Amino acid sequence: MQMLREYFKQFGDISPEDLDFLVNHCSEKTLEKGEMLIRPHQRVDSIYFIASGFLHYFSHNEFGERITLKVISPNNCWTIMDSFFHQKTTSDECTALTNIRYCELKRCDYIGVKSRNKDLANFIQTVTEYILSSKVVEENKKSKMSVEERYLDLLQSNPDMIQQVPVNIIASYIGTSRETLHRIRRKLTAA
Amino acid sequence: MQMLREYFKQFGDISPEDLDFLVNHCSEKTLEKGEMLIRPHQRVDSIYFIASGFLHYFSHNEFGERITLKVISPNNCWTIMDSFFHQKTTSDECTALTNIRYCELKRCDYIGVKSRNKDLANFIQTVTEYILSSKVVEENKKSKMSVEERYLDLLQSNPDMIQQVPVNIIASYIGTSRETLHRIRRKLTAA
DNA sequence: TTGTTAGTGTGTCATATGACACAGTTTTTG
DNA sequence: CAAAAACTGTGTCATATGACACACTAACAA
Repeated sequence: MQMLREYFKQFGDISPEDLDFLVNHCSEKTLEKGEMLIRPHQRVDSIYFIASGFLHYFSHNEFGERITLKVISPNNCWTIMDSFFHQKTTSDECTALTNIRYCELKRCDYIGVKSRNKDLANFIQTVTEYILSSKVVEENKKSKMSVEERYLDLLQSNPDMIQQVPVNIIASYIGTSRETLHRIRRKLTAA
Repeated sequence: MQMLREYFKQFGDISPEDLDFLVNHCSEKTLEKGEMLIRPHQRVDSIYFIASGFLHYFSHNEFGERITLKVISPNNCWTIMDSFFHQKTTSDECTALTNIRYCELKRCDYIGVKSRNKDLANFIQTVTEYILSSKVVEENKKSKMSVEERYLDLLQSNPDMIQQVPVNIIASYIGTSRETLHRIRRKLTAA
């Protein structure tokens, strides 16, 4: 829970009372490797903060193949926003690639927090703006890089993920096949 | 300006007074084809709403090649968020691919609007959430589609863009080369 | 412990793609 | 109007990639 406090503090000033109010509406939970956090056709009613472990967020294309949409790393907030904000069901899924510790904030509490007072409403707005902006920064960065550069970047910025997540999922995450990623690795160890 | 009103109304209820207040802080402007909206190393101090025309948002990679980050279509709000929210300079650029009509909301007015009253603050929060969620939906949709599917999708959802924007920019927008896009087109006309 | 499943390393091969090159057309500009 | 610049269509070619196949190892459940 301390981790969640630190996470929120990075977004700017917030009074201790407001921070307590916010954090007290989050509940700590765990997930075993292989368990599903979100199953197909459910409505997503919470925001999740990952304290440790890795999640696999994926969907399926026209012909039923798994498409990796994201690998979610620790110290991040995440949810399927379209489902959460607009109370729609999602056809996507999310499972635990490792054992997970996480915090959950339910929608009703999210709304409660926003309407508690002006400061807290502003704070949530700031967090939302921050997440929006980093999403775009991330996307733009990716589009400037080749597959190999993306791998090197990941290796440097998130070595834990490389070690704990299966190669085929890493591969699809950086936008290539298992085999091509293997070629890249071979080339790198050769050098 | 009517267009901007309609745009805002889609996000939910807003009182006529609040909508007036919001829209009155936006100013109408134009841009000639080829003009720059955002030059490298400037700070972006406004949010833009495109009423007509197409913008080219791009950056450069390690070796100076233009990388298309986005083609911005009419009836959308857009800005370089990282620069706007965090008052940083950007190294990216944005130019007019056609003549443009747009509305501008300066940062000080954005802040003014947010702090005018609770309803308006909530409204802006809703718009932000909406934009965030559609950004992710868009990205996920893209990652499920092949280059050819992306082209077909664009052809269907935004035929104006195909007609008014140069092929090489369309190509980089959907993530391929001018030549490959040409092959796709040839194949489609053959069929 | 043993059988089953998930994950990894690696080779072959057909092919889709990017790079280059150049001609023809349209648009811009002086 | 003439020259330059930007854009488009298209062919050739080397190569990076995905698909498939198979052996080997690790993880796991009965």
